[in-house]
Amino acid sequence: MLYAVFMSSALPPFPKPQEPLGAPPLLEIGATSDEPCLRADAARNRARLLEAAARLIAEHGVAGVTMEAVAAAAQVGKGTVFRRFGDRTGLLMALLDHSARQLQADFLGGPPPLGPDAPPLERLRAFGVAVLYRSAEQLDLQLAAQPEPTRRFSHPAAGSLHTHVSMLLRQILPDADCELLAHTLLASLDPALIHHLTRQRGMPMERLEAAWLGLVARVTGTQAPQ
Amino acid sequence: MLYAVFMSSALPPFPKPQEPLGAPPLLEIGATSDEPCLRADAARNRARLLEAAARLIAEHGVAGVTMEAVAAAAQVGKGTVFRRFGDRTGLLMALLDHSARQLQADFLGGPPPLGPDAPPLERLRAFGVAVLYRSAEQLDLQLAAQPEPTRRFSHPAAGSLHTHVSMLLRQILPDADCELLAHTLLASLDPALIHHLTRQRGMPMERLEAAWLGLVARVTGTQAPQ
DNA sequence: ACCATAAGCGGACCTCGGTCCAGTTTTGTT
DNA sequence: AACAAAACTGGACCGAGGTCCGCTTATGGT
Repeated sequence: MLYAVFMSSALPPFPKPQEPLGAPPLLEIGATSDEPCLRADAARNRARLLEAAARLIAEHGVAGVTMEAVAAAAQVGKGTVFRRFGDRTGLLMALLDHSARQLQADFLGGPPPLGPDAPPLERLRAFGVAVLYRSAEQLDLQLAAQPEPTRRFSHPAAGSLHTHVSMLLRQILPDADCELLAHTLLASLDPALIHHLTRQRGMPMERLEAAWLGLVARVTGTQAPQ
Repeated sequence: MLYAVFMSSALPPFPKPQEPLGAPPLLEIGATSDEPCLRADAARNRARLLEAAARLIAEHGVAGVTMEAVAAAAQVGKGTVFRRFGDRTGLLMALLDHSARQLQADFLGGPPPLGPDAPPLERLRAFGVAVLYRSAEQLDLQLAAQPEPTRRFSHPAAGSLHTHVSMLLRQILPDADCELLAHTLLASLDPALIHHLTRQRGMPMERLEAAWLGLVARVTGTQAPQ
């Protein structure tokens, strides 16, 4: 099946007249309208590129997603791919955008225990579990979409998760350094770590889940559920 | 000044007859002898390569460390660099090897509070602070030496840190999932995170240090010092 | 309809990491 | 001293990401 073939997080026009890496999109969830309103042909090409990339993944795995190959499959010049997505990880991230928005919608406005109608502690627990399983599903893509270390935390999607955890923590632990604590918690949900633990060390997801609940309990000074 | 210009963590001969990524070196600290005992010319070239790489870093920053450039500066063929170090991150890691061994020696056999003569909780606190500042010093190199996500946790040096934290935790919390808890703690010392927090968000190191102590306190259910 | 202009396009080109293998050097054995 | 096997070397070669810039095309005002 295809991934996210619609618009989102548009790149600045090539002569990069914009801020280096601001956080334009992904904050209002219902934003079905493309931010800077791409030209018709550009939007069409964007969709074709994402579709082509998804097809390539399905056929040859993430490793088969070569910028050249994607361009060719979408019958588009290589330059166009880079103009639209910036670089390879940008393209891969765009592929993940759909599920990222879904998750965000769930924890910003969805039903409990993820959404705002549950108590913070419960939301935090549910959040971790959700992220865990979502990452596990798309592990290969998540791994490949990971940018170089200097940008790991700069991406809007990462920022969104951090903001959310940070906020939940602040409600539970008003006196802690929640911003940094949030980084710590999120780090234990890192796709790279999940990959290492499950695929290289053979741990079952249940253990990771239990560890998350245990971690939340320790950090918040509460009892682990059950 | 130069980094580690002596031998360590030798690579398997090119037709890779060995295990994919075992943990041969870095476990006995005093191992001044090269593991598989390189041929004389190979050892000499290895030293020249490390020296050349260090010089390039000093002159042009980590970005200037191109495999070709290193080879040229050491007056050696490019193939030789790859044979010796496997890939770019292998070379960069080798550059960090000296300080890695130093740190390991400190917490395995050095004086308190890092060494085995201090109580575990104190060792854990000191460990984090030491890693924090060591990473901060060599941030650029640490960042550049970070391998792709699928190998971040496979490297022996990372394994060594994890084993140590794991062990300390087991002494403090015999009933917890210390292995995973150790990953969580280590993740908050990740060079990439330090980079983000200090250079992109402008946080002072003192705050990171305090956050580490606070985190250890929460996780172990103890009182933060002072 | 027409036009000016900004936006988009494409593919030649560059760099760099990584591979390969024919030829050379070291080492230890007889 | 001679020799054979093993280890090492170097640079040609390849593929992929990323850049550049002259040309094309959509768009909105008149």
